[in-house]
Amino acid sequence: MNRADPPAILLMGPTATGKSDAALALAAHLPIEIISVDSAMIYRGMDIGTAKPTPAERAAVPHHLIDILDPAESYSAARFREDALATMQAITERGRVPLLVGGTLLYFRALTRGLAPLPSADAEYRAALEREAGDSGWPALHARLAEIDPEAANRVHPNDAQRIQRALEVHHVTGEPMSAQLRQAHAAPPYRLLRLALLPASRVELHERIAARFETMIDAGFIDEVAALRARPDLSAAHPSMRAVGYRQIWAWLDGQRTREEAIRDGIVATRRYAKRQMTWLRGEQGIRSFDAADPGVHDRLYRTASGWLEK
RNA sequence: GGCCAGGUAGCUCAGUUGGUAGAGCAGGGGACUGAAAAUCCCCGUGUCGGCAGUUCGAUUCUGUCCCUGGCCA
Repeated sequence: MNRADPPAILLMGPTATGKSDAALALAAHLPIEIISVDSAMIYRGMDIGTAKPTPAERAAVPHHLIDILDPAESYSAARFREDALATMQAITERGRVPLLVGGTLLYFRALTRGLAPLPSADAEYRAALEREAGDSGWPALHARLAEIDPEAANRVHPNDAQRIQRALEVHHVTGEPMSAQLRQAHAAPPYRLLRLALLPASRVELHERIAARFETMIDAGFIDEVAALRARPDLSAAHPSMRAVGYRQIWAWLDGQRTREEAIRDGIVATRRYAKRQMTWLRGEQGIRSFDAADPGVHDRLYRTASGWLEK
């Protein structure tokens, strides 16, 4: 990034801190278009459980990267990066400023730090590994990884099926160890970035907001939304979309594995843990300007920070 | 009021033949490169209800008081 690069604003934060509202407030006073940075809002038909902006809100301000996939499909951080960069360029060409808002911190990182040129997923090979793991267990595959890529094996725990699978996959497709390829140059995006974060006043307050919001979703028809998705013959609980927080727990209740009460409690617990992981990511981010989500004047503070920065 | 059963971690409980205690859940911390709202790793001191007695030593035994639940009045 250099002085001549166009501006873009990032707004990060854990779930239930009011990021979407803050983004709309900023867009009301600045020439902004919103890009969603959210691995669940990309799916059509997943509206209530993802707290997706309403049609009215989306009509008032352009929102991008929402409803771009069917829940039977899967997405990736790499596709997000491509989609986001293309969208940012289009917004910039319109003379407007991209505002990237969301809670999928891996996507933010993929965008701001770039990704190594690794191959995309190979469904067939993954299925083969899955079958093999069923017979001999993931630690056995981890042992094989240790032979072809000791560095990756060292970083990945023998129980971490997903990462063992990916490291083996990258080696299978490219013939090279993944850890060597990860050292290749990453490209930062050609934008000057303002990094904003909305953080909860306290963990207790965050937990209260999460519980209240989940109950509100239930009242708004979240269960019917999941039931409709579950009724589709081409969707299963194993699809990435259906493993999203809330959807997974309600699906388990509809399957009869949990009571309604347990499913709601599980959903709230899963949301809290999700928020905790988001907080861990955020602590590691550099150059962030943080704002207290519970501050009544937070929208105004965000606006002053953003407008001042844009004038520079 | 009487009898019985309980009062141990935020919750549900186990346990200590007397040497101050541990599971599950919840919670906390961390990792993170094409599934990421995913996946995985690590973390358990708490007046063992209060007070007193016995004892070298009591969360454990005894007494008493308080609280909760049940049954009987």
